[in-house]
Amino acid sequence: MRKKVTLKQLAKELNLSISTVSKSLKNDPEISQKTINRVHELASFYNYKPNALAVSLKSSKTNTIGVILPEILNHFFAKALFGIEQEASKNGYKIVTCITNESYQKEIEYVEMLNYSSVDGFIIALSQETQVVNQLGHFTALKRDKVPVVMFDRVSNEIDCDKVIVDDKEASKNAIQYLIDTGCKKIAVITTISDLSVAKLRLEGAREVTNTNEHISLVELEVKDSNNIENKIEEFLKKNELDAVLGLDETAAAITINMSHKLGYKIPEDISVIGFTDGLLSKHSYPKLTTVSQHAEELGAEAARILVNQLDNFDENYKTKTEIVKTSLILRDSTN
Amino acid sequence: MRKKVTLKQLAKELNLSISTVSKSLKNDPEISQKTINRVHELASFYNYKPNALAVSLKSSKTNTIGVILPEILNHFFAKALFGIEQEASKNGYKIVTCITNESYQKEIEYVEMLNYSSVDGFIIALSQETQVVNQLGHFTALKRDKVPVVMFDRVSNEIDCDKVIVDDKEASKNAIQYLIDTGCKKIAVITTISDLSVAKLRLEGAREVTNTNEHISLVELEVKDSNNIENKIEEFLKKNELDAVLGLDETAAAITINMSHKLGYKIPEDISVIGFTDGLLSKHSYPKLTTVSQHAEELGAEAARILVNQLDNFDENYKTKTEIVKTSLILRDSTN
DNA sequence: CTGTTAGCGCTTTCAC
DNA sequence: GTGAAAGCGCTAACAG
Repeated sequence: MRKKVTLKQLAKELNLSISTVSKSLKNDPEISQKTINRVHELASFYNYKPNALAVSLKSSKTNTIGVILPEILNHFFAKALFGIEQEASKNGYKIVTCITNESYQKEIEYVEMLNYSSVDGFIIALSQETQVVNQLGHFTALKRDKVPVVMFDRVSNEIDCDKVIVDDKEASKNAIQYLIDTGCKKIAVITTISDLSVAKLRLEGAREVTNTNEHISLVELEVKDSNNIENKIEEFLKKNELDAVLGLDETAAAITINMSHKLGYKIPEDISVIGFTDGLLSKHSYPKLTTVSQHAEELGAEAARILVNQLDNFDENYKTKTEIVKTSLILRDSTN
Repeated sequence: MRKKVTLKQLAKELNLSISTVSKSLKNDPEISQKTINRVHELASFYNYKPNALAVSLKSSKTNTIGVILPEILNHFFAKALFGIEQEASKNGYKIVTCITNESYQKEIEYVEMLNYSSVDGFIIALSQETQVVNQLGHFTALKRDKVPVVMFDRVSNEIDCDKVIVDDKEASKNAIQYLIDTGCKKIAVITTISDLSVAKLRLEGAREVTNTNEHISLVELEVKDSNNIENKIEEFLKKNELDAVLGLDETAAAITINMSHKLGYKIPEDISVIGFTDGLLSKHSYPKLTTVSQHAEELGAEAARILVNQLDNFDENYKTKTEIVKTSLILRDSTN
């Protein structure tokens, strides 16, 4: 790898000292205009750019944000990553992305590695395993080093940091209420991610609405064994004569639709389906599905915005906050 | 941000010189075992980790790969990114990801920025705009600096670097042949990405097969205006009495299916549909769609493997190569 | 106006 | 066995 031009070389070629060259490049007023011009000229001739590593070492600022995601094949996180990248790069930050694959151990490793790589801050969505074991010791070092952390979507109350979440409970309530309003009486919730905090909130929301209404009954299905989700859901649909299903995650919703088709139920005439998902499913399914949008992109962008703001305006006595991004029910016109 | 422990501090606390501590941590045989033990003990007490910036500055190696993607909301690239990240992290590399949003200008900026951030190498899929304007000057600096580059999927023949691609032409030929074999006579190809190299190859493949067979007719539709793709495709389907459609990209395939439903055509009884897409569509569509898998994950992983190999075994006289990952036609059982 | 010096944290050569 | 010193490329306080 050929070496890039350095201040040293420019200085030598111009018969100036390194510091004069450095100052000239910053248009320091104490340098003569003539020198400044000479320096700029040669610098742009060689297409000089300061070595980012050296600058970072000196300034302890890398302009890099560490992003730790549980998955990336899940469209929700892909969208969130997009939002993060857009907002970060707009503000002069680059992002280094690590994917834990829902593993607690990998999460620990990545947090440590990125911390020792001197990222300026973190944006994290906890892995499923981390949420299950509920061990959060790997964040204490960040706390101690005063490295800003913003958690989004998969957050923990036990960590004192900024958080960006959607109001999953409220969203779920709205979805169920919508089903009730359109005449559904026997409603099911189906989930394949019952371990996650978000799923719990969604379930709570559904129960809250149906508990207060004696004409409505709620049936619940939690599928954990990823091998025969399809069978489980098919049986469940056959056994219960449902008016509606709320899929708490994209997989649950997608399979519910496919199985309904298979069983000959027409959507939405025979059974209504609403899903927590972020666009793709509803965009490609037929008939188009009513969804609860998670606003993933906005969630990511907001997390980045908060982090960048902290990074650029460091405040010793900063008080953390939790930002709630509103969800919305997106109704699809099947005839579209 | 609190400072992390440095060699200097360890040295002071142990009454040793910095260099002795440094060597001890590396278990240098010229240091006494006793000292080595003392050093290790204190180091692990403080959870010392060498400052990655300083090490990189010294060694001109960052263990970081720059990844430049045109999109991330496209599932193909999300999968590729996943493959890249897996393979990179397995080999001790982290990745910094930039998304060009198909913009030529952004691509230039990101290539330069990452180069001056001293990434060890690049993995790139060209932006659509770059492929259209066909300007590749931003890669000459990398060439000159001898920074290894691996291109994947969206590549250019004018750049001498390693490339990982799928054999799009061959894949297209196979898909068309499959349609012919199953009895289709009037076949259409529909694309919304006709500017891309991959689309051109796919179109070529389709033409090659149909040109040599006089009983088969090929109809082509290129949609560029992203506003009314749906209408265009609907009209096209109505106007032509097709036996089959090959969607050259996910959007084309998805809309073809939806419009077929809308027009009352049954799939595959009335019309067969095959799509170039990577999983999601076929997974969630009903009936399940026959697809040409791009093996995105494998493509990304292979690109990373090649790059890491180059990085770890630097060879002045390395000769670049083009790796072709085989595509495959994935038939779906609609009754599944 | 320009240059010298010290230092960011580490590695490595060379003295002692 | 251990330590001093130079240097990676840059910035900034301080001299001149």
